[in-house]
Amino acid sequence: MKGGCCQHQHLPRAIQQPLSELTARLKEKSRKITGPRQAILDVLRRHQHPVTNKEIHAALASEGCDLATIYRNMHTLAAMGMVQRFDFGDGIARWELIAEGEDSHHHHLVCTQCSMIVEIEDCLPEGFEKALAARHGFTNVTHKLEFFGLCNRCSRAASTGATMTVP
Amino acid sequence: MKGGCCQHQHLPRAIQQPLSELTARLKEKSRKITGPRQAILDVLRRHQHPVTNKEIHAALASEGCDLATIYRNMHTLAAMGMVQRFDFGDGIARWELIAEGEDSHHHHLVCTQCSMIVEIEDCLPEGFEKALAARHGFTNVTHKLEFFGLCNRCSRAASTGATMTVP
DNA sequence: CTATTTGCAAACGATTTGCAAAACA
DNA sequence: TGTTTTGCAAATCGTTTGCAAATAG
Repeated sequence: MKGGCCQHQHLPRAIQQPLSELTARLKEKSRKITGPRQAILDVLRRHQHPVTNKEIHAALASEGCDLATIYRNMHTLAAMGMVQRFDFGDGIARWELIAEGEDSHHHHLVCTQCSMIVEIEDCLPEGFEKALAARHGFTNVTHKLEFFGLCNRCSRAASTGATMTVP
Repeated sequence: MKGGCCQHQHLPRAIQQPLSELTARLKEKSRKITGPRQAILDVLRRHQHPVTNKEIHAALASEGCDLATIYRNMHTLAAMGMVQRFDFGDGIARWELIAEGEDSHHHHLVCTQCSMIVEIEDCLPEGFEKALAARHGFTNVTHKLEFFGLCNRCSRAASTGATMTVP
């Protein structure tokens, strides 16, 4: 269980890389530094939680670009290893910037009521995947792990029956 | 790590409940026993791995019913706690029958090449969720966990460069 | 100048929904 | 018979794609 020791609440995994460093990574892979590309990276840079393509699109006010351009760029960035995709089971892709070199592996705790997201450092015990791989003859085993529950505010609201929407 | 001790390869978590027992559960909740409903349950009963709506639809040969009917019934059955939904990150819902009363909690190991699926009994360490919930002030915490990798056959094919599709 | 990238519009695939007819209880 | 469920068709929603014009290097 990596990093499971400390008590960091809502650890702001804010990847505060300067935009210049991000565009430099594009150059390295001989990818063009375009307006939409920079704008997208800038939006990601300012979000410490996974964002959807639509959210990125909405966040691009003046620098606005086509939704298709965002979809295409997220693919490109993912292939370059600059962003990571997360799935919360609602069929909508969510993205987070990956810090250069850093071990970006982590998970989330999502409130099923208000969609509040907490970044989680804890993970499976050391060697878990290797043992699983060995036991079933698999190689290159990875995993997707996300937690769901009711956040403090929402569970309180639910118990007091405050703003319940129950029929 | 529950059940992580034994060496059951491909444990056939075949939920061999008689169809009559399944329809009985429908009755209990005062839901009508219709043709499509029985056919769907029968298909699920014979599959020990999660199946998609389309697969269920295809498996319904003569008893065939509309795809919309399957979607609606899966919702109903999920609400009744008779089936569980799994997401492998490809935006397609997959379903498995839940045995009456039994602790049906489990995960999967999916081959990213040939889509072969292995049911996994192993899970997070005891108390993991509770600790996480407590640490972040959440309640009712659950999780989604799926593993991905290359199965024996596919990883061997990959290393020998047999039927590679790499450009 | 040339390969890459973008905008636009149309295509796609999974899923949902409105509605009248059909079927269970 | 009255309510639930179904089939059919159309609508939605996230995502992908073809193509010609715009653009970075």
